[in-house]
Amino acid sequence: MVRTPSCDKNGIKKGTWTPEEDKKLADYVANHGCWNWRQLPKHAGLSRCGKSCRLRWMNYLRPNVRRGNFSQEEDKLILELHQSLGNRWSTIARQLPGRTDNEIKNHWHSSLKNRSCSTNFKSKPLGNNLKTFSRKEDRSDEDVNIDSLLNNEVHIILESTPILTCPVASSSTISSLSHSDHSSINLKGFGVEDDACSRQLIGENNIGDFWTQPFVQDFEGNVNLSTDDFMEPFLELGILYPPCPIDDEESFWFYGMHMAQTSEVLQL
DNA sequence: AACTCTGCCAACCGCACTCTT
DNA sequence: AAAGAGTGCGGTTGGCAGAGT
Repeated sequence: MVRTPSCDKNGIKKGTWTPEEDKKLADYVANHGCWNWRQLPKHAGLSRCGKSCRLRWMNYLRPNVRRGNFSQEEDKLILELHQSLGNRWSTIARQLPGRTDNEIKNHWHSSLKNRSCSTNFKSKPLGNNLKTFSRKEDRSDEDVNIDSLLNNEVHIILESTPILTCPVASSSTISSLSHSDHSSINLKGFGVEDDACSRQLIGENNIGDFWTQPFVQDFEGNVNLSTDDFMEPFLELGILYPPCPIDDEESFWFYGMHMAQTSEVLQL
């Protein structure tokens, strides 16, 4: 399962990540963000290549990465998406919150592939708006087609599945970070996919079901609206992005992330 | 108990794409 | 427009763990 640590001729370490390395990486990203993967290991005091650091972060250390068994719902979704999209693991992974492309790919090869071939599983026809993608195709075009797929054929029910709280398996490095570490996280450099970082910032106790919890469970104890309560009047008007009720910059950022997530859930 | 086989999964590798200069 | 750097993605590998013999 793990590779024996080794170094190449340049002294770059390969193989299994140790808990110490995990902590260094997690601490560094928490404090400085991932502004440049190639430079990061040098500044973080790691004898790893940037690529390795990125992979480790994305697949393992990143907050909100779900680990453990795939649910039947997830299996079904993967099978359906794979039948439509092929081996586009990163695209498939975007439809399974908390799952990484690597994990889905491994799961496919280890168990779903056989099931796909040997069972009578068959997805419904997907309509004419779907096409076989190639890597070169325009992303926005792709997104439109995936939206069509999800809206028309696949009923994502993953919102109901529990979101594990930052289950860093081997070293609990993230969860061991102090509150001050969290509060000093520099968000610069995090992409949309790293919105999980924001969840962690909001507070460990609230993360578990952040997506299904009331919106803004109190940044400062002032706002406590449920998603339904808050969104309903806007949804009636067809507005998915109502104005932010809080006007400080940080809250606005969280708000943006939450709205993006909320609208995603609502549209599925 | 010892050995072999197999499944699983973390991590590596190389290519393609995007962005910057 | 071209070149180089940085990043993303998918295929593949290495090796541990557990099951089977």
